[in-house]
Amino acid sequence: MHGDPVEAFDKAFELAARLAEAMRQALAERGLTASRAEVIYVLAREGELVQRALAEALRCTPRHVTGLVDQLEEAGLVQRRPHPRDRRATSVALTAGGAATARWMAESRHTAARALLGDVPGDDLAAFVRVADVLLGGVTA
Amino acid sequence: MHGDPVEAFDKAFELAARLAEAMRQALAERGLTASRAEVIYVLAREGELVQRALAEALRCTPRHVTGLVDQLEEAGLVQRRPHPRDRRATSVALTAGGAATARWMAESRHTAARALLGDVPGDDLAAFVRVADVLLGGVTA
DNA sequence: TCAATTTACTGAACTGGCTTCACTATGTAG
DNA sequence: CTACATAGTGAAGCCAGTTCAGTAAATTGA
Repeated sequence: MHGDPVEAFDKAFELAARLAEAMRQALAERGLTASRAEVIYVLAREGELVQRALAEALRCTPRHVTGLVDQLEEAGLVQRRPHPRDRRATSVALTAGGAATARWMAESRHTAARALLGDVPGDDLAAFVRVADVLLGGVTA
Repeated sequence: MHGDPVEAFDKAFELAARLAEAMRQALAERGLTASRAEVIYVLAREGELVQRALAEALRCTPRHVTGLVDQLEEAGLVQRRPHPRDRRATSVALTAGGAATARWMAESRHTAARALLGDVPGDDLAAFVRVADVLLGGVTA
């Protein structure tokens, strides 16, 4: 039960790399990338959005959103519609397929979480979350 | 003390994204990228290596290693030398500057770990590591 | 009402990480 | 000596993402 800060810190980085890779693979099987998936995630959470708002939510350039929406529209997951009031703006919404993909993502998350962590004692999970929060708080600063 | 698997899982992903970004920034200040830093890390750990071995350690193509070593050599952090026995091979070693960079990386890791996690109870750290290990084990499969 | 300014999107061009493919030079086995 | 495998690299290209310039529409303000 030693609990060395450096060991925990290193473990967090190793975890980061592996989780990113695992997610990348899982998404790739559905033809998604992390960025494209994030667009779907945001649209599912926030509802229909104008591209500019999407750029802010994704913390990327408006130009890049154009490209992402191009790709997702091509894949039939989102749909561009003229904004009712502002004719400059383009509103982006999930299609039925996009909504289904969003549900798949949410479900995979739950399934994976239970499969991987279902047998872990609740106290350990709570401690994990506490430490993760400390790291998250410190890293932002 | 609830300890919800899904919450912990989500937290792990959030942590992954934030840690990657934080590391990217820290490395960028020294003109490094994650890949270039990994070359230095591997060379510091394993000692002088042939490019082919480097490619295996980094899990990337030999061609990419050529590029990475080009950049690091340009920056004066590593040095190419002909392999003593195999005239096809090129051996890569850290320069003094590269070794100093490796020490800086190790030290930063320790410093950050203690700054961020120094006040966290040892039991929580141990639990964190346990959960991280469960995730690492499950993700590989 | 009209000119000046701002805002939303997109084309063109570019950077950076990374890959594949083709090629050269060298080593190794029969 | 031939046949084959291996180490590195040039050329070309893919993908994520950016900047810059341009167009069209909205907003401001005299």
